Amino acid sequence: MSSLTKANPSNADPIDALLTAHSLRRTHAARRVLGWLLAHPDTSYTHAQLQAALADESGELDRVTLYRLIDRLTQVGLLLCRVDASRTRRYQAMPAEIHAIPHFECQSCHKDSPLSGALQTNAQDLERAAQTALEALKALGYQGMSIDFAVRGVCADCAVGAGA
Amino acid sequence: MSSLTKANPSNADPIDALLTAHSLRRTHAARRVLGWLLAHPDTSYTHAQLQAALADESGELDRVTLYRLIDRLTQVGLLLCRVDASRTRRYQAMPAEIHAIPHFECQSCHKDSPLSGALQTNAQDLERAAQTALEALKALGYQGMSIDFAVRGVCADCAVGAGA
DNA sequence: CATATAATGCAACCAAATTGCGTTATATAC
DNA sequence: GTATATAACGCAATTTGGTTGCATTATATG
Repeated sequence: MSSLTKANPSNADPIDALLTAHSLRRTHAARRVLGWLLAHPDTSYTHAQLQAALADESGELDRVTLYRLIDRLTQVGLLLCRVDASRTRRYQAMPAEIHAIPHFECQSCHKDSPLSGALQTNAQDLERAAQTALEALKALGYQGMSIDFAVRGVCADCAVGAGA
Repeated sequence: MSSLTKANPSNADPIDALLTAHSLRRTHAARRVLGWLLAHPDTSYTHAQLQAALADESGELDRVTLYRLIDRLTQVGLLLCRVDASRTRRYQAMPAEIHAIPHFECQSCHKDSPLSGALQTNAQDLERAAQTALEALKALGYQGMSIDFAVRGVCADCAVGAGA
C-alpha cells in the first residue's frame, strides 16, 4: 500500500488524505482536530471539551478558529454534529457503521438514558428499519449519515415523584 | 356555563384542572401559556414567539417569568420541549397521539426535510417500531412522551456540490 | 518562486437562557 | 373571611455558546 514514495503527498497520512479528499487545507489545526476525533470515534465532544483536550497536547488553539474548523469538517460530512439536551453542539467523527441507539431524555430530571432491557427488542426493530432507510438515502446520493432516535417525556422516577 | 357556582373551582376549566392535577398554581400566566399551547397543538413555539403571541392578546409577560413557567410546565410533562437545529428550545403541548416523523438534517445547507417518497415505507416501519417501544415505556410508568427521529448527514445536493 | 486565497487569531458583538433578590399573588390553615 | 407560608412574579445583572469583521499568516497552485 501507499508506496509510490510520495508522488502523491496528500495520501501519505490518512488524515491528510481525508482533508484533501474533501478539498480542505491540511493545516495544523485541522490535522489535530480531525486526528483527535478519529482517535476517539465513539465519543462526542463539545467545542469547549475539544479545545481543552487539544490544548493539553500541544499548545493553545483559538476559540474562533476551532469553531470555524469544526464547522468546515461538519459541512463536508467528516464530523457528525448534534445538539444535546442542554443546547450545546457535540461533535464526533462521522461513524462508518450506523446504529441508532434509542435513548430517553427526561424533561424533569434531565437524565439521558439508553433504551435497553425490555425495549431492546423494539430497539432492534427500530435499528433494522433505520438501516433500510439509510440504504435508501445512500442510493439517493446522501453522504455521511447518522441516526438519532430520541424519546422525550417524564421518566418513571420523576412521574411518581410528581404524583401526576 | 361553569354552573355549580364554583363548588369545585379547580375543575371548572380544563386548563385549571390540568394545572392542579400537576400541582401547579393557577396563575394568570400559567393559564394563558398553557391555554395558548393547547389551542395550537400542532405547532411548537420558541420562548420569544410565545412571548410575542401572548403579548398581543392581553398585555405583557415578563421574559424570565415565561422562562420559568414553561420550565415548570415541561417538567411535569404538560409541554414537550425540543431543541431545534439552531439550538433554540421549542415548546408545544404534549401530544396525546404520538407519531415519529423521520426527518433529515443536512449538515451543509442546514435544510431540514421530512423523509418521504421512497423512504415512506421504512418510515412507516419505523413509526410502528417506535409505537411499540412507547407502549413498553408507558407500561413502565413513563409519561407524556414524544418521539424524535432524525437522520443527520450531507444531502445529495450538497454532496455533489462539494464533490466529495 | 510568485501569488491568489483559505485559514488563523484577536476584539467586539449577539441571542438565549440563568441567577439573585425583593415583591406579589396563590393556596392553605385557622 | 382573615392570616400566613410559600410559590410565582418581575426586574437587573450575568453567563454561556456562538458569530462577525478584519487584519495577518499559511497553504496550495501556476
